[in-house]
Amino acid sequence: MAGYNFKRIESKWQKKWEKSRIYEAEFPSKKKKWYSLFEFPYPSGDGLHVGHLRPYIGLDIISRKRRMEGYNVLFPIGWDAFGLPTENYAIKTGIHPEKVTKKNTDNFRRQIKSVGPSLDWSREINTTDPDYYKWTQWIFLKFFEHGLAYKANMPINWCPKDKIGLANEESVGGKCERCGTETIKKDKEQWMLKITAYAEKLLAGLKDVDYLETIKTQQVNGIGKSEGALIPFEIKNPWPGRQISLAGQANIKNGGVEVFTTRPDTLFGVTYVVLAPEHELISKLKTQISNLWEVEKYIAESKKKPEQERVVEGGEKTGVELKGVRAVNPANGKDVPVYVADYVLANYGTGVVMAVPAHDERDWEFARKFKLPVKMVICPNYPEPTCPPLTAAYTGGGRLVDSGKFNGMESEDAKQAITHFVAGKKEVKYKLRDWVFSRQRYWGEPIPLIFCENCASNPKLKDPWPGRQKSKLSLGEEMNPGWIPVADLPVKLPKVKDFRPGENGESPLASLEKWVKTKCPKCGKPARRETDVMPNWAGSSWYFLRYVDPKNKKEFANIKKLEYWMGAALPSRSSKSEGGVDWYNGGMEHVTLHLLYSRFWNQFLYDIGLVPHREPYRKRTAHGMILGEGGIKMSKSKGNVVNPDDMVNIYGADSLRLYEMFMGPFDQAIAWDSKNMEGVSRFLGRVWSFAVEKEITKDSVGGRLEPLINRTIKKVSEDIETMAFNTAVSSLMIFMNECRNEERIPQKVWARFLLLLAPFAPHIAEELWSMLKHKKSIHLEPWPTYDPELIHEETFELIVQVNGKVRAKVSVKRGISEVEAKELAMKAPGAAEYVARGIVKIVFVPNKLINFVVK
RNA sequence: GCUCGGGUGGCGGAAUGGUAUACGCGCAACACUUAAAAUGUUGUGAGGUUCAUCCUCAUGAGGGUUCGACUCCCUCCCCGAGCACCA
Repeated sequence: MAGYNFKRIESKWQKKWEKSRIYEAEFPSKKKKWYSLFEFPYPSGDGLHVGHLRPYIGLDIISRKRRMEGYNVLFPIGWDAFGLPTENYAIKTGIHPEKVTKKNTDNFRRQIKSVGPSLDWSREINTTDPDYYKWTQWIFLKFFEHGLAYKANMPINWCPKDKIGLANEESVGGKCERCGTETIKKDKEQWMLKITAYAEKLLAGLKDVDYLETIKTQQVNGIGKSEGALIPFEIKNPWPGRQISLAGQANIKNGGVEVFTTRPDTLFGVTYVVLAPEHELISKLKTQISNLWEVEKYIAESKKKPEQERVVEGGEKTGVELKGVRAVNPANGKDVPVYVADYVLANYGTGVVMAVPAHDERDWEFARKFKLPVKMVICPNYPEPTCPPLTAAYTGGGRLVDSGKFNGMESEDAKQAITHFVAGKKEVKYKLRDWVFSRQRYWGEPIPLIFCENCASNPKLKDPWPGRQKSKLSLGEEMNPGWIPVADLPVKLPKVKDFRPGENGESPLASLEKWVKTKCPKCGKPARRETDVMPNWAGSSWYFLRYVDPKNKKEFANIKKLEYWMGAALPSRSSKSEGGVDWYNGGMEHVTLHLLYSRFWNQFLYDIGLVPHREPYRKRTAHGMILGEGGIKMSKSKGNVVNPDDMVNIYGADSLRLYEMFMGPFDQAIAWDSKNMEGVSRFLGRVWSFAVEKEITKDSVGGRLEPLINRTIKKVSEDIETMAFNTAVSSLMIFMNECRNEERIPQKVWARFLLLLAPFAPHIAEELWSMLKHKKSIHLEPWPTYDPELIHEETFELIVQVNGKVRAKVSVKRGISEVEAKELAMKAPGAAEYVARGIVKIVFVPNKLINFVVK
């Protein structure tokens, strides 16, 4: 019989599987469903490297096991193909992104197929396909209708040299990626999605899902909820005769500011107040600021600074006092100086901070630099009479001191009491900002809105188009006067000649006057199209929904199919809303944004009754990155990219799969080492030669190998569930090593080994399975089970310890009693002499060890 | 700075509080071969000791809990990832 010819075997079975379509998901089906998902790739021009494949192989193993366990498995793939690299390539070469995308996806598809994953290719999707992005646009309009999309003035990164707007990822460290010029912020009208409206729900939803703890933490941090209070500070009028006119907040009588704080208990410790440079109060107080020129100079400088520099680590705090302006502490009526400093952020809280240097690190630092007083009001070790002098800010809790009638109160209680005392109010703030949904770019989904001057000035004038509620504006139209949804989706991306963004920071689409000029779908008067496109994140925010019904022309997905695959039901049918993708794996780098965005879309669609499940993913795990040899990131420029094509050529797909799983823990970053491919390759070679050289008997009992195969089944089954693929592979190797001594093996044992091997090395397992004269694919056979009674040998090595140190080993029967074990162990050479010293205590662990504690 | 991981042979890494170093790479010796490759067999933490044996020391450092600690607790050092002036 010939040697292990992986090339022949692999191409043979890949063709057969494709033809027999054994990996395609069924619908309808009476079986239990299973939906496993990996993050669909961005098809870059560089092709796949071995790192991309790790999560695919891992989930393929899980999916294959589920299929063998009798589930109806949905394991789909698609392409997240809109994006900047393709667009930039188009700008450079003039080749249309569509062509580039086609070429790249073809290459990716070929590469992925070459490792034989059990993907359902009949459900392949592509975010750049108009049949797909029609629904991305459609969902966007749903957001619009429900008042969750709005236009706002938001800064974009602008390169003054290239005269183009840059995406955040192109403005590296505040510099233009192409020419290195420092970018500046330029205000532009942009579409926003109101994700902040879902902050609380996104937080609450985490309770029902099974994400890795670190992933949950990142979600929580990304949302950044903090509970605190708004406290009013009045601005003292230095010239009592003169009237100061200030647009006051609700609960400030004479004008002033509200501060947001999470520590109202420290209010008596406030020694100054700080405004963000952008704060509007500064211009309103102009006439009172005696050092106005200095203040304005500071503001101008800090505006020039790119955000990165403003937030340098350990950077010296800067600021300027507003001379002539004082703020009044509502707790004690005392007035404190007011500063402007850029360590206060304009877009968080109210843009004003009450500074408590004694109990806040940033304020401490600032106060030290500007020699401002530090007043301690929280004492950590009360009732000790004296509090230790502060050498740093104390940010913990304790009891209040030097705080008037609140002295002695617990800081937690004081939060409420003091807020109430100064007529402040409780307030919750989030770090999460609304999502800037516009890109002034080409290669993205056009935003399907039209601006109509006529409708803007006469909002209720005309009837809407057929099929919509008559005489009532949607929330989106109310909020964004004149913006009218396109009636016929998709809005196809028009062809352009020049893919460069426009001179004034507009999308290349803005240059297509013919396309831009259109008729209002509502009143029929001349109108203009929105020329911005959606960000990369749009298509990936809902792709997991499309997989259940990828070819549907009428809906983004059929509700029956959604209910089946997500394992949940619409509220009208059942109260079961927990469901979603059963297992979603992806990179750690997407754990904040992509996860947040897609959870937001799904929750919104759930709220408006379009999907049955509240949360998109039941379980989320993350794989570790594969680094180049030497432990550095694989990149073209470093020349350390390992191409899977080469590995498949030299060692075969099964070896590559096995090595990627064997190299180390799945969730940890690990350096590639092609040398180590030898090990798994030899293992498969041994499996092959064993199968062809040794006798496979028809015995109906497992014989000597029965305990080992049972242990192996247990280990492999459990390890797959925890993604401990490396130890699963090693236990397969251990089994094979043990077999080497055998001249014949019962088919009963061998078959179970092949079944365990099948998810890892599907081609060789299938070939060897067919050599056992099986007609059906091994991948449709039931997963083997083990008998807990059979996993142990009859005898074991009893470890004999003296004072916790191993002194002897004795081979004894399983289930030996303590008394018997003691007898044998005491006589064991190596232990006897110690035991003679006199036993103080004996510790006996059944079927494992006996420990003599001696003098 | 904060949060979460991690630190074990020459290397990748294993170990429900119970034989540390599984499995693999590499290396060495041997077998097969005219020879090499491939393959197979055996050995392989360090130091000492003996013909076999045995002893001591080793899981980033230092303490602690325990009959027994890579594992649990405290202090500190280093590496990686994420967040980063969010009041």
